Amino acid sequence: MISKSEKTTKYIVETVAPIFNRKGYAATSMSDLTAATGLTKGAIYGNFKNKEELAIKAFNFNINQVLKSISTHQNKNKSPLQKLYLITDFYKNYYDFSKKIGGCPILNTGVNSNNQNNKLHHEVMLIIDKTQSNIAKLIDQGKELGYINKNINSINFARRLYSHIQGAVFMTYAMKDKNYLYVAVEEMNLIIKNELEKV
Amino acid sequence: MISKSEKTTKYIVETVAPIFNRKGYAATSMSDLTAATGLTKGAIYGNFKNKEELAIKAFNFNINQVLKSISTHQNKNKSPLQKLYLITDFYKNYYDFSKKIGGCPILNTGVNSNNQNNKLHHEVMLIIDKTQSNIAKLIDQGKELGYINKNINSINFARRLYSHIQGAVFMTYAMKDKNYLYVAVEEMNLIIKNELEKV
DNA sequence: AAATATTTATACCATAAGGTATATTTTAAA
DNA sequence: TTTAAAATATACCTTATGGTATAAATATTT
Repeated sequence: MISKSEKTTKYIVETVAPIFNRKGYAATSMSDLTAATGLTKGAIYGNFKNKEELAIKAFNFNINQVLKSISTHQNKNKSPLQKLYLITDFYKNYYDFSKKIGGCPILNTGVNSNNQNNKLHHEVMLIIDKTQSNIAKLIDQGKELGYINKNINSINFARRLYSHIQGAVFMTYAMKDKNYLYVAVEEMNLIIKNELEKV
Repeated sequence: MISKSEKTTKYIVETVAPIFNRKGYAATSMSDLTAATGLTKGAIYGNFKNKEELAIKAFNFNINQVLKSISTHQNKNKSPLQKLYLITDFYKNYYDFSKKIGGCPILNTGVNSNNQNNKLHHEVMLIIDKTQSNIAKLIDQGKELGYINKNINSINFARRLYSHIQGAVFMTYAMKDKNYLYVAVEEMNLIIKNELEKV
């Protein structure tokens, strides 16, 4: 059975996640968190060791929101190649999607935690690594099934794709203009078609 | 003649600029600034209205460091097309260059100030706009001189190029891996060659 | 329902935050 | 070199910070 504190812990993380994401670790105060949750510091410190532990849990919650959503989107097709297109397709709506969780957690935490909070920054690196590996695996599967050119370097391509997307995410937020994402997605689709797909 | 306070103002801005860049506006405290400058709060508040005014001056100082450096690099060639290649070439060393000033001010301030500090974020948007316009102007000049395909949409191409570069800058910092920049530069060079250059 | 264990609220630390009034020092003008 | 002006340091203000000891309240077990 689920205990009271487990529910509270979950509630705190979910409530607090978009705040940490929007403001960043250092700029988020305990009073931001008590105000948002309606709980007191006693309740929060009863469930988390300190602000940092909560921030890391909040980051991972945000990341899971994104990864789950991508995963669901990808389930629309079984072909590895089509799953790649579904990744770029996912990012067409990424601005509206990520705004609901306080922005892109990879971009925000990646920048904010750099040289500021090593633990958080370490989490960011792990997630980027994992995401790129997953893309590379899709490419590998596509190769084996004969859809994708075997000459392509899977992990290098994954890095290029991810870098390209994150650039568009940044520009979209910085300029409040979704067109950066739209254009990048079309560009990536063309690159997948021209460089990856077997003729 | 240059007054004492003008020198001090300049000294404060230059000393403080990399700190604001590295830590972000909210996470930078007045005591960070007094410690770095060796001056007291009295001295700082005698030269700047408040922390925000100083942060904006510091941001603009950082930006000018970048723009001046790009401009110098571009002076190596007079041809608009070659100047474009010199932009991408500049970004090959951008990690080492920008680390000296506390990171990429556009990336850092663009993310940190988003929904946090409207004045700073406004500055970021102005600089991005200006930079993209300058790239577009180079393309326009290249068209008129007959080096660049007239079918290309200058401003759209400039936006793609800038977005691509900023993505690589983010990834390079997030993963502490300059290869993202190297790969992006090569990719942009190919795109310039294939899409822009007249055959 | 009573006793125990767990969770949350209250009240409090010490320290640091941004900012300011004023005294002191330094610079520039007379 | 004296005097007026400008710049800097000191001391202080209020408010907020992350965190904690303990009391109160709530769940859980018996």
